[in-house]
Amino acid sequence: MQEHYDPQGIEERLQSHWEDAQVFQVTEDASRDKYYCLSMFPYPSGRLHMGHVRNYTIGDVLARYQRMCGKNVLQPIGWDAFGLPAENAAIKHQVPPAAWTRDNIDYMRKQLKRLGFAYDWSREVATCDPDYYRWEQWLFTRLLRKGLVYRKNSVVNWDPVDHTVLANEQVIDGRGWRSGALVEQREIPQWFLKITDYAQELLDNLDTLEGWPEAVKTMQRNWIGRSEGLQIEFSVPSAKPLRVFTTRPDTLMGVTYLAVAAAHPLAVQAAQDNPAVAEFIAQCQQQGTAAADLETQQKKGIALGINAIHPISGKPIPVWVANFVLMSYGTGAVMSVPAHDQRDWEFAQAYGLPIKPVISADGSSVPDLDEAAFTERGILINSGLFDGLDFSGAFVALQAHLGARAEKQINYRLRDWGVSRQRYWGCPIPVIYCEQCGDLPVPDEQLPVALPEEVTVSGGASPLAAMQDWIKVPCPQCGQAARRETDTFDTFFESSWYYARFACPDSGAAMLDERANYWAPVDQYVGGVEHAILHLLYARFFHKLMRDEGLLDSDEPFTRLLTQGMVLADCYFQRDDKGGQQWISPVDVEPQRDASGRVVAGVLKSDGSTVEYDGMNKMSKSKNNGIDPQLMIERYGADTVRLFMMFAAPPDQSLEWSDTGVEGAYRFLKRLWRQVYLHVQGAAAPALQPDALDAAQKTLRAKTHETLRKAGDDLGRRATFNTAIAAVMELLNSIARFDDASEQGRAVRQEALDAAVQVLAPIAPHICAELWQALGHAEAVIDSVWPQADPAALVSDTLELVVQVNGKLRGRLSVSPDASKEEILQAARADENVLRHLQDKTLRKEIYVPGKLVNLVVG
RNA sequence: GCCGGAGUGGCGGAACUGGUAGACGCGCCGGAUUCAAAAUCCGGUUCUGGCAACAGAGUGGGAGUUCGAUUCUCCCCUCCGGCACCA
Repeated sequence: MQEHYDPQGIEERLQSHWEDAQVFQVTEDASRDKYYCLSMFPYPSGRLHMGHVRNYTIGDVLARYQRMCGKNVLQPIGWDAFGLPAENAAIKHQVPPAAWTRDNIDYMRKQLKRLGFAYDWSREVATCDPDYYRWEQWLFTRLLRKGLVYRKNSVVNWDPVDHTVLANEQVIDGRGWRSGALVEQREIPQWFLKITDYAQELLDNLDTLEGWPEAVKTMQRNWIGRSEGLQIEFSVPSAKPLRVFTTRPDTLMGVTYLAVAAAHPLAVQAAQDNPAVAEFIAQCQQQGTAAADLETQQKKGIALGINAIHPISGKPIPVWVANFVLMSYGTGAVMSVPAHDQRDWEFAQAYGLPIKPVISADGSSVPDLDEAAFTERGILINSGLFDGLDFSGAFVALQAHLGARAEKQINYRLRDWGVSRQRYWGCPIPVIYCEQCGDLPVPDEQLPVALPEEVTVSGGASPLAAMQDWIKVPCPQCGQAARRETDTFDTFFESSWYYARFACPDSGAAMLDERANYWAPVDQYVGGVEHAILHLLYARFFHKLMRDEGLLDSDEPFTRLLTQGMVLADCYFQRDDKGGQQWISPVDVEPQRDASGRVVAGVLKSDGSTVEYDGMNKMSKSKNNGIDPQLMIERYGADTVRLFMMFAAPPDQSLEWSDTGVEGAYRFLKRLWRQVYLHVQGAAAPALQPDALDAAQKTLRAKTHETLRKAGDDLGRRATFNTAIAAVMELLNSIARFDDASEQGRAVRQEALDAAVQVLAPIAPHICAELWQALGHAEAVIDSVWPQADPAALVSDTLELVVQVNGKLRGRLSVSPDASKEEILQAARADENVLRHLQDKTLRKEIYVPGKLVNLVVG
């Protein structure tokens, strides 16, 4: 064994071995428990960033731990390869998106290998590969035939100069990001998936996801936004009846006006012979799209000059058109109850509309409506025969009374998923348009519809739209000239099912084969919380779609979900001439600390000039505070980087990058190396004889097993790697202080070092593989059996008890484990320091918590 | 505005089921080693008073429950995240 720790040499050697021997390649084995550990696959942007390193290290630790626990572990990786950045790079560097993407994949694959992740590389997939995306095309055509896909007009951002559709993030202050032209709203036909058909199941199944963070489930519940109410019909003389949706039918008798959206047919009809209404509607359409200042937008409206008839009182109710009513939710019309809805109240105040209270907190008192609406539930008043009913009583009674004019309804905020993107670098939507036969799915035998890769991207319209020989195809039904869809799928399409494809990436005959049911669902999914809603909801939706196609037999894709926190770093800047902030990379700055050690400013390493400090922020390009993982790996090795990232914070919290913290992690690995080195320099350790140990030996052995108990729980149940590492650090401190060259001393130390190395192996796999061998083991540490704590080793000869007086710590007691309660209390009362606090006081109560403490209550 | 999550030394964090607050690491201070430095090793490090033993205070603020509260309850403040005219 070498005397000094050489991370680069060790890591290179092990990584080649893992690759050559295919150590992490797995096959299905029904006789063993499987464990499918998945980290969200990366977009091949060019280089790994620290967020990736953190994400993939967390996944790798869990995968390696489970493997040592005896599970058949699958940990795959791939590339979320379609997307807009490739098109942008293509314009900038004059390379086809495909070439740019594949180059990035090649580079980033090397980086992942350099970090030593235990991936089964034989399952690697890239979503831009036709063998991958052909199956989502296939699924789409199946869904089209099933009626789960439809086409309708939808609004997009249109750049009139570049003649292209813009993504929301390409619209800056209402202008196209490249052309600077004012963006227009255009309606074009687009494809939609009926995710709303699954809204209820997607909501209900959240309750079964016990391994998901509550925060993510709440976000999804809010996003689905289920609400239950009545759809009530108001008749309108000389027009179609007006239907409104309300979650508060109990307030029906308080309705003083109705409001409809600008695009509502009734408003459009009224506009025809009312110029003021027509002008108001035109205004709404202009402002309606400038979603940015919705917040500050005032509530405006105008009376249509039409009355509806209240379904119970029969009284006329004026109908208004208002800018706050959404055409896309409910029926595009609402009943307004200003006494019990804050927004209706504000509108009524502004336009002098009547406010009629119909809900009382106690059934008799009238709510005070001078300052705000009374929005709580209560008892009905001023409601004729419904007086005295509560919310649910009124709900039922009204529904019965209204008969056919009211219908119980459940509404969702969730909209159907628009999957069309007017972009080149994506999966072609497999549809053919024929003038005779209509919109047709591409037949199975013609799949995949391959994306032409040799293209020039100019920044204007998609290159596909100009490729006539690609677009022109015979109609699969009548054979006449037809044309292909030139839109591509939203890239969330690819990422919604990749986890399942990893089970059988080479399946050529079907989207998934029987291997998928062996591996699915994913036991542990790890990724950024920024995907809490869209990606995770779409993947859950796809899982159900694939299940209903008979491809899977489970209901949910991800059993446990871990959302890792952000990676932060120090931010420094200097002021330029105009007073703007010039962000300076923390790599180029020497921090300046005040007397207490807090960073207050910095000095630029290159010229010694002062830089201002802006605290810790998420690593980002805009603040120039990203730390390149590559640099850190070259300086310290992958193990140190991995160890630091797992130690600095629990996985789900944000992590502050710290150069000195990384140094600390490196120092720890060197100390571990040194302790093993010193140990193996001596004679080989004999077999451990637990009954023949002296006190110090027993103490170290107890520490070893206490560490195993704690670390196993931390890695398995809790997924708190920081505390597992802290436990091993404590153990190493004990080993370093343990100076005993006797036979049993060496045996105890061997056991302690074995434990330290095994516990650390999932986190710092290279050094631990090397040390495990040095400690004399023939098998690889990854193939060793996870060590269990021996309860017998944890039993101590003496017990440390704490003595409190009135809850304050006053003394310590060392007692034998089989001492009686009376003996212990007596010893507690006799403690010198305790006696002083008992003086002149009456002992009122004695509390004894076995194994923990004694509390003497005096008064 | 609504819905989540969090506030603990100079800093990152620990304390998992109501039972020794501050594990572990960083930083800082002192010492050893060294011609010197780096590296390494040893010791100290919540605050206040005290040579010390020890005492008092202390987990964002205020109340409460309890023998005992970082942990449970109520009110308030601050920060982070999500949603935001959803009827």
